[in-house]
Amino acid sequence: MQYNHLDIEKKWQEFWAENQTFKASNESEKPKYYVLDMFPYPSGAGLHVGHPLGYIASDIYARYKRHKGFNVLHPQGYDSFGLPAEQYAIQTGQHPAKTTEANITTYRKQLDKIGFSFDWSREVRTSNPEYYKWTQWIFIQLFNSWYNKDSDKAEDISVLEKIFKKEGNATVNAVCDDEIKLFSSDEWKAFTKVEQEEVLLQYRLTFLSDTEVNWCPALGTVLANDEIVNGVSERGGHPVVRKKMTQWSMRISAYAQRLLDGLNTIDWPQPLKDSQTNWIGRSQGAMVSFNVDNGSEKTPSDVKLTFKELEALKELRLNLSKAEMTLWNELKNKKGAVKFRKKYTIGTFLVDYVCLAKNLIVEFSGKEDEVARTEFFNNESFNVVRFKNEEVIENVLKVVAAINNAIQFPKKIESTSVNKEAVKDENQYKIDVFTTRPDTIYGVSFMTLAPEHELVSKITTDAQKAEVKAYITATAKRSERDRMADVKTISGAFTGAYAIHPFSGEKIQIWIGDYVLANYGTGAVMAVPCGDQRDFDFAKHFEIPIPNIFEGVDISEEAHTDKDGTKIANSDFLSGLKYKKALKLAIFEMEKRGFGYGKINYRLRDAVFSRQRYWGEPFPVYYKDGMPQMIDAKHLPIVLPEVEKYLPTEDGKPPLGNATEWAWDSRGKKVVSNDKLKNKTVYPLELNTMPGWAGSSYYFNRYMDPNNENEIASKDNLEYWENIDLYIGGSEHATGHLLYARFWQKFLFDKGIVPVDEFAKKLINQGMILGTSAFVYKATAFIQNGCGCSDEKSNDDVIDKIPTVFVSKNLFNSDDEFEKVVKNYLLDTKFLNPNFADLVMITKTPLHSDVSLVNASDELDIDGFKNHVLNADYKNAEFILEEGVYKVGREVEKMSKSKYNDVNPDNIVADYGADSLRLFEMFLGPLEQAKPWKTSGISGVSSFLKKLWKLYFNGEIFEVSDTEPTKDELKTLHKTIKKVEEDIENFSFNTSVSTFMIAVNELTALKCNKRAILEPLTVLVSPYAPHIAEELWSLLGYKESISIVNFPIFDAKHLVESAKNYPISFNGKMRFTLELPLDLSKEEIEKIVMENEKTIAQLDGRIPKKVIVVPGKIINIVG
RNA sequence: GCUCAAGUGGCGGAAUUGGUAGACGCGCUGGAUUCAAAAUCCAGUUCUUUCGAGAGUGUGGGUUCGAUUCCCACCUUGAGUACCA
Repeated sequence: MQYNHLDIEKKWQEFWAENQTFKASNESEKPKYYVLDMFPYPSGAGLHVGHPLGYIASDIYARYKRHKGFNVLHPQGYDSFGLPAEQYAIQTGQHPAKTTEANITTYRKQLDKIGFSFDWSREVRTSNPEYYKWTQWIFIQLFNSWYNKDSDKAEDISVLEKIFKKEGNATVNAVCDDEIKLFSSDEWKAFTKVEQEEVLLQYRLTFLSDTEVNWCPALGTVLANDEIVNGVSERGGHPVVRKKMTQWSMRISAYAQRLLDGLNTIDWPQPLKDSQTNWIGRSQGAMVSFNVDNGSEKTPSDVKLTFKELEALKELRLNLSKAEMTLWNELKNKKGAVKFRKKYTIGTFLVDYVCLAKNLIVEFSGKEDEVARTEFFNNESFNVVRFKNEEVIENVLKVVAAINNAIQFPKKIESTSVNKEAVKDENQYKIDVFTTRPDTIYGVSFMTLAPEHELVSKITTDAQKAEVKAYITATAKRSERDRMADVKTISGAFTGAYAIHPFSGEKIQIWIGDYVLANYGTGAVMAVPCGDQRDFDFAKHFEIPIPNIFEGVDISEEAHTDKDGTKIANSDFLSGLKYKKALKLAIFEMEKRGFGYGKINYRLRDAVFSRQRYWGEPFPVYYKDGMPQMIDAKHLPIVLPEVEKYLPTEDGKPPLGNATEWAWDSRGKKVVSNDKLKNKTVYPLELNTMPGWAGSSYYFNRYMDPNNENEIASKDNLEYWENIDLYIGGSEHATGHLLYARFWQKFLFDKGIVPVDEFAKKLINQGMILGTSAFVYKATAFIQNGCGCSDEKSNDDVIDKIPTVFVSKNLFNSDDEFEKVVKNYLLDTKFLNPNFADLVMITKTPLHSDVSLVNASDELDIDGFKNHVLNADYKNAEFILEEGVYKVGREVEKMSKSKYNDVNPDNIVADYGADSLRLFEMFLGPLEQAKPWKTSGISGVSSFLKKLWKLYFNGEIFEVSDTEPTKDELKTLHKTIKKVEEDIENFSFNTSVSTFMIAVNELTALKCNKRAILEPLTVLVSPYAPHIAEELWSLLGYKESISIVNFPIFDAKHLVESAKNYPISFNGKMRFTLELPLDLSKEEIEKIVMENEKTIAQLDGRIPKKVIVVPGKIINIVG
């Protein structure tokens, strides 16, 4: 019987659908295994053969795990909100829901044809209200949470409110907006409701903020960076401006460190982890304050300790008394502005604890020089509180409360001498900088501010005003893109102002320059030209001094950026130290003297969560007195309203501004018509929608219980399925989806909603499938200029007679040869009159040909080409052939419609079958690698399936024998079991396809049709080629699906050999082989080999220096 | 620039606790079958060669009895990322 893929595949796809073969149960005795593909967006273009690659791999793994006795969850769904559907809606007026639905239908049909073992009963779509109800719900949870740095997790906002009520915000250690005002509990209570909400919004994990966006007035939308080309919109070429817009943001920065740490616990590809690490961008350094020179004399503080004294201090810090320890345990967790340090020197005094930011010293009483201490500390503007040992031991909490109080309500210090700080007047400005190299602080010779820095206008001297202003205007004109792209041009302006070097007290120039970015760090840098190339270039350009602070390093040509192995010089107390020690000591000194502190900075910025689009999740938010209010979760989902047009409104509001039914009735608890907005209890709803990543940041959890109406998923299901065991998808999601999803997972974990804080244990990036484009070479004829011909018309005639000509690829190696070939052809065929031959010039134009017109030998189907819809112009073209055929050129490019190298899986499935497609996609090469597609290669796997089929048949009759298998047959089988199992575990699917081919070739040669061999073989093949396996399985007499039959068990005894075909090498080069029994000793082997005539011939009389015998492996004769 | 990955026949690729380089497939060559073609089957297919053999895994070194595999330097390609202080 012939193997008929069409009938077989249809039959089993229907069988699986009817029997719900792959429906996963939430309860099972079996261990669980969760395999997931990254959420597909159902685009209108449908699938090309590159798309299913990852799905096939994950499907093989899922099917394998079922054979291995796991309860497998392998769902699929659609990330169905998105821009393309909205774009299409704007162009055609069709509702995006409709086109999305149609796209999904096509998509599903295509997927079904490939025979995936998806549990479709769990399908989710992000654009379904039943689904986005939970997206909205998570948003509300984020709104109702803040990040407590002390407990290092998200907590409910009510906890924060309680703290505010009790003690104000001074002691709160939270991730929040910059520059939060301090308030006491009384002040909090005195705030109006709106004021309180404003404050809380600064702490919430999702919050409103003014964000700079690329606004395109003509399109009425915000554009992503890559939608802008040369300062204008990619579509339409309209101007784009930077504009501040109030938008929802997510405080992902709160999770920066945990997102970084979590990477160590998951098995993801290193490049992906690297790019996340890079994106989070942790840098360790110091915040340093530079005072701007205001003319008053100021001497640098000269109190410092030697390195030796510091080491001694370190020792002291480790040996605390019991009371000291008790109090330290309470104080050490305070971070940020209320961070305490223990055993610290202030002047020449050693204090027990100090909070530098709040100028508070905490000491144990009973020190001999208490009066002198107090006086000195007060002079240095420190408050001092003292406690007795017993107080701490008896009730440490009471002591801590007193300390908190002292922080919040500092006593006014009555100084006994002139307070240095008193000279501070309103002209005293400070410039804060973040640096990763505090060790190089003595190399600072100038400072650079971003042109947008707020201090620029305040400190610029009158003399420099004009220049600075001109520079700022010039930079403002340059787009951020321009500024980033142009690295070569060095530009800047001197402000005329000077800063005071905090250590040396020297005056240093303050410049502005657009190489400093306003929105990174503090928008200012301390420039160390000898240690940073950009600072170096800047200093060279503007002739600013470049002090060298590196021992024995030449910096005349370029900056010295290495840190390891270099000693610091010319740096006062840092001189002679290496990077690490200098860094620590510099930070230590800064903290002691109070103008700097060690800090960890992250590049990761909070994520903007608003989109001015229609086709996205609406926010469950309305506005009362301008403040956002969450709609109670029990009224969700808030369903996307209908609109007439999908464009922004005329006054620039997002598309939802077009909705007429888009107001919240706070009494009726429902969405009502905008007409009712006059009513006191009806409020406007949010007009923005959520971004694409909202719905895809938790869908993997929803699959665990997709139809639950009361919870995101039940606790039981979440605990049973836990997280994804294997996640497969493209590397383009490295920093978008995969970072945001990890953030949400950690948040949901903090809130106790999900049981684990990483959502995917193992992740694999499948490589792209590239297209193998086919090129035909068109000849274009034209008349040479300046030929001196009088009659132009006759020249036109000459050209008109010449048809379009295509030249086969191997007929030319150069453009000159090409021209010659074409001319000769035209002369031979009389298309060209020899008299005009010299007038005509020929040029070559390579054109993409549809790859479906080319066969495996690169030969073009000429008739097919002429009649192809795209080639109407070439109906009468001539083809210059080589050996009777037209050969095309080949090149590997990205697969796309525009290059005519895209291949639709539907055609492959129709011609060769889904099993062939699956095998071939795996056979192409390693899963993770990019590889070109060439349809011709599929005949190899296709004939493999035919050969496999034939093993079970004798002519037209299905015939399987029950006789005992031979040794060789068992050896083939078990070799195959071993290799296939190893390959699947290692995700090396390409090699197992080869293994199957070898097995079938061997069994065919052995004429094996034994049930004992073929049955296990069927199971082995089943994950890869499930349709043919099911068919053969049923022919073997089984009624149940093959999908949960146990995987064959490997037995090593069938692979034991008694002899080995030894390779005999001379100086490492294999010259011949020799079959020898495996039970020989080294000496016996050596003897036999040395006596062999081939060995003697090889040696040609030489005496070997050494003979290496590795039994069972190799023999190497040296000499 | 930086980070990462990868360089093996005409092509996709295989082989690494260091032990026969080129498995398997495509393509190609020859043969069988056929009126012919498709399909199928058989044999061959890294290069050079004086047919003895020799060379060979991006290039140049090194370690080793032995290197595609380990180390160093360089070249090329691809991916990501960037005035990140």
